[in-house]
Amino acid sequence: MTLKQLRYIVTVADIGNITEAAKRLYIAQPSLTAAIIELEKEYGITIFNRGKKGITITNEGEEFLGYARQILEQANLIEDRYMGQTKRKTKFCVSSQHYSFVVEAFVELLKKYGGESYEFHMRETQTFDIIDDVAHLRSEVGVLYLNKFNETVIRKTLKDNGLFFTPLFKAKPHVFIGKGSPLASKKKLTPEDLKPYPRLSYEQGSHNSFYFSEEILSTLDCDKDLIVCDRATLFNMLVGLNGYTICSGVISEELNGSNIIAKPLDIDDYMEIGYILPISTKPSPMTVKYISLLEELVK
Amino acid sequence: MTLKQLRYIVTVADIGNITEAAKRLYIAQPSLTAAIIELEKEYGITIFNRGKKGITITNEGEEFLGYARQILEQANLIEDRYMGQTKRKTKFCVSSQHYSFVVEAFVELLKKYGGESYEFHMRETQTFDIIDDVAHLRSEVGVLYLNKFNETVIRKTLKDNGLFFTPLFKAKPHVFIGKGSPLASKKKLTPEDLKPYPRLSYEQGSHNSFYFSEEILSTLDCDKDLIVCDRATLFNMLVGLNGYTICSGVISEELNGSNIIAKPLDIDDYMEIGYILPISTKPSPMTVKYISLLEELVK
DNA sequence: TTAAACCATAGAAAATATCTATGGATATAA
DNA sequence: TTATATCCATAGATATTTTCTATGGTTTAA
Repeated sequence: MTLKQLRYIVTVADIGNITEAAKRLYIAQPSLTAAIIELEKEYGITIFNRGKKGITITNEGEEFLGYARQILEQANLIEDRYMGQTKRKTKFCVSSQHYSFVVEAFVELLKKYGGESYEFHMRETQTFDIIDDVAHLRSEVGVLYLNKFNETVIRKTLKDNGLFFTPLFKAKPHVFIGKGSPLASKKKLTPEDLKPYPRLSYEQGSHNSFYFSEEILSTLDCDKDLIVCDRATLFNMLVGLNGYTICSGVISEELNGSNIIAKPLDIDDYMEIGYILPISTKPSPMTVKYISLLEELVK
Repeated sequence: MTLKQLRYIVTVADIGNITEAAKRLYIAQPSLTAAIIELEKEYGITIFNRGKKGITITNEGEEFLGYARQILEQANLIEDRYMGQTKRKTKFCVSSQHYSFVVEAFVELLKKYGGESYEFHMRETQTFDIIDDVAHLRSEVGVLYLNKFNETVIRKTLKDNGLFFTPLFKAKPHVFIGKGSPLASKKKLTPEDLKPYPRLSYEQGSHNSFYFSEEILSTLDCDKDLIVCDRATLFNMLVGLNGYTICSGVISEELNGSNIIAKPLDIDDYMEIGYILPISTKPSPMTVKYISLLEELVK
């Protein structure tokens, strides 16, 4: 195992294609192929499945890449310390459910500490992918919620993946609706009130368990179900179709505009929103800064 | 920078001699010399001073070695994970002031988790070296005390070295004396009582500031001063010369024998004993186990 | 069916690591 | 003082590793 090999496989994993990665690394494709095969042979594992349309990462490979990223991060500290101002980009990634305060903190972080050269990722994605991203160090930190329904399952998943959850705040469930919705005049909403309207929720891909849902009460029956991936799309539908979605009620007028309003939902449940980190890695300085921005914002 | 180079310099630093390290690494001495020079050139630093009697580590070198050890530790995780039962030895090091409970915990750790192949170091050493060892990752954890006299200085030193202190317990100062000492009959002892007897303290090498003393009240005047390095030696002198030493009063009959007794010292001071860890590194699993053993023992 | 994309293999060339031999400097012992 | 041993650096030869170019097989897309 050499640092070079580790850099190679991480680049290949990021790009998803050996030929392209070789170009990025300024070496010939067969050299890269050979280096990867050598590494795989050394540890008797298969890191990549070679498909005919690029590569895919095996499960073993994901695990190995986790180790690799960690080593490289340490090695980069030396470069940073001794190489003066190299143009190695600051890299920082967050995976999160769709919360505007997470994006807000991300924007703040970028403004304050982005500097001249960076590569920041804001991954608003599916619950399982959040866990997966953080577990494999593709993201430094993840944000998701627990409630009494999903808590056991999520906590077990986190534990299995070597992660831990730190609560940020507890929220009573709210309903997001468009300003012009017939429900907008009510002070509180009950599940009954919502019955006639389309329910919006976020796509959860293949991990389609109710436990991974971004919305509480996902088990409740509902006639009109709309599944989306994008927060803006969701908001458009809230407004255009008089739809609703159930969430934490944390809403920023700045980011969401004034067309969306939150109403308390009259039900005995809670959402505990917090962040997840790997147990075995110290959070980077950037991560620490991001978390303190999150904490500030939710106050 | 390659992992090989890092392994090389760490070995050289440990052994203190390029020729000998080359043997240990199964390479020729000029190869090792060249590898080191190459690395030094790459980052424009001098890691080792070549004396005519082996090498010494420069200040730059110490810092660099800190990074190197950290990277290698991460890299070893891969070996551990994928190489099955290699015979890489479990390595674990503690640096501490002279407390028997620290040794006890160390022994327990070894019994429980030592396994078949290990390299454990128990470094009972001078206060400054404890800080230095942990700061440069030569030791995983250090144990020392704070009191109101040394607290400011020690805390600043810790901070400068990227370390943090976690308290284990607070102890009232005690005097250790031999069972046969004329003072043995008293219930409590005052500084006046001690005046006629030889005071024993631990050598602190070149960092001879009072602040780094292992004993509180080190600034008090005393006619008969005995300075030693070894706990057994110290105990021998307590018994043989009717000497005394001031410490935390935590004493294990099992380890120290019944010839030594502790008497409370009548004075308004305290000792807060705790452990130090680097801020920027996650403690290893072995370190976590050791700390929980310490915590159990001091209960 | 053709072209393009992608990864693997083979053999040559280049770069790197290691070796043996040797020298200079200094401590150690006779 | 002188001989000897220790220790690190240098030089040139050799071995190993990495990378390159060229090419082939397979699949997807047009």
